[in-house]
Amino acid sequence: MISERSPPVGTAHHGSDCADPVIVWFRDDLRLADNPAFHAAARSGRPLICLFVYQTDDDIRPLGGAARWWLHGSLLELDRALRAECGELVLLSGSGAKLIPHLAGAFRAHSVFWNRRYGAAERRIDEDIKSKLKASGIEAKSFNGHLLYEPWTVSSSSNAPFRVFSAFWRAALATGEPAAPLPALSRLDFSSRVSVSGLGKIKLTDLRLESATPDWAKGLHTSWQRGEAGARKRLDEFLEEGFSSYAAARDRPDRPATSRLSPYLRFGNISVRQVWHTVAAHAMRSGSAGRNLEKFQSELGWREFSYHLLYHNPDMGRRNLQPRFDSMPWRDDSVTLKAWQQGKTGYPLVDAGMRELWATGWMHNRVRMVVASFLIKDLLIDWRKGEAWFWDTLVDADGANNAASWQWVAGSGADAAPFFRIFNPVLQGEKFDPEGAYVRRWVPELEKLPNSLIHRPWEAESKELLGEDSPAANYPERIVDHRVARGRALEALGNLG
DNA sequence: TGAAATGTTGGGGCG
DNA sequence: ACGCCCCAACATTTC
Repeated sequence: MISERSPPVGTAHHGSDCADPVIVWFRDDLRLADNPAFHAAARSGRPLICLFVYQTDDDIRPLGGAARWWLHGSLLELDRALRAECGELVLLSGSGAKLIPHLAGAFRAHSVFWNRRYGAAERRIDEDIKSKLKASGIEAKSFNGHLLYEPWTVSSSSNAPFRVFSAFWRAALATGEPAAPLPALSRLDFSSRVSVSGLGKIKLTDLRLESATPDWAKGLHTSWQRGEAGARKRLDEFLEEGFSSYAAARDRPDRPATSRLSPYLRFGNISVRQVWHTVAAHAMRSGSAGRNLEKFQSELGWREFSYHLLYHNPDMGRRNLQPRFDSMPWRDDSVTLKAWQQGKTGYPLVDAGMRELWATGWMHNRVRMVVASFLIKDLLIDWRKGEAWFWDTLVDADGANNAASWQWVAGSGADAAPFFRIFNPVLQGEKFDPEGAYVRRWVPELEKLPNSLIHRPWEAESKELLGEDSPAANYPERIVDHRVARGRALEALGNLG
């Protein structure tokens, strides 16, 4: 894992235990390659202690079910990778603000290293820990392991944070090419002080991260290989089958053109710098640079932009970036909300997307925009309700991208779609899933409908539904008429002033 | 990183 | 030959 050439040497170096260890506190960076905190610790010459705390600090938003499932696999794989090098991952649960300083003392650590987070609560906690550690004479260092460009390194000429993507991305790129991934480590030295007892160490299964998702764990398992090795594999597959048509086909949910790397990036199973440079090198080799590369890089740019926005708007997940949306007359309608969540709206593309989400913990980007537009504009339901559902069901949900994307669709965000841009789920289906393959995969009761009706089943004659016993007869009626709903949304939005 | 409504143009049928 | 209408195709404006 670390180096295929050098044999594991961890146990051989326990003699160095006279030296105080460096703690590597893993968080959203569950990998060993190109991990700046881990790398610096390994290079420090001191023995390592690798630590993960399942954080239950009050003001940290609890992970959703799908994310907990992903975390479980990522921790399992990280521990395996460390054990292959004769180390291990020390696991605890509780308040990071209390546990980290306590453990650093108990292990008589020389230093604690970690990679930075950008959410408001996380930053506050990390700063608090850093000052506590320093006060007790323990070195505390943080690194950038999550972004190409950290939020404070990109600003406009007037020194203000950006609110428009294209300007942000131009300025970010102008600061220079993203740093290259770190070189592989050749020898690791682990501290034996991890065997100290009475510190509240737990087993992974004690966290019950997977059992929280009994209903959909099976579908998740068949869709994903979690962890660092799975990330490399997914990236290789993308380069093999998706990248060469990326610019043209990335909007097609019926094609394997997208990278599907989002959950790996969310949990740091792979670093964005590794992705950036691996894809760029592949593009150069295959001579297919140009549009595909630029488009893919700009999608990574949207991820950067989301973190930029979150950093400068800490309450972005709860509060409209444009305050005029505060007076939006959202409908409090649990019936249509539930129909949306369950993929029973009567609009095939919307239902296919919501069912893909439930089955796999992931949804194609184009379809995310369509289902979000449908919830916000056709159903006139608060985007926060959609954000919360995605938070619980997406394996890639994070506080930056999820909130920024929902506000983008709602029109309440930065550089957002104008409020009158309302997706027509039928036209979107006919444009981006023209043969209906995506709909047929996730809404099998419509399987037999001809292409001409697959996105508008209500226009089918009874013979095309193949009688009342046919599965298509059980497909739900539309819960709203898009034409009417569109008018309602435009009126509500027009009254915002 | 829309969709719908409205406007314009031009060819063809027809009286 | 001419005006008139229809309508598709495309362009522009509006939501």
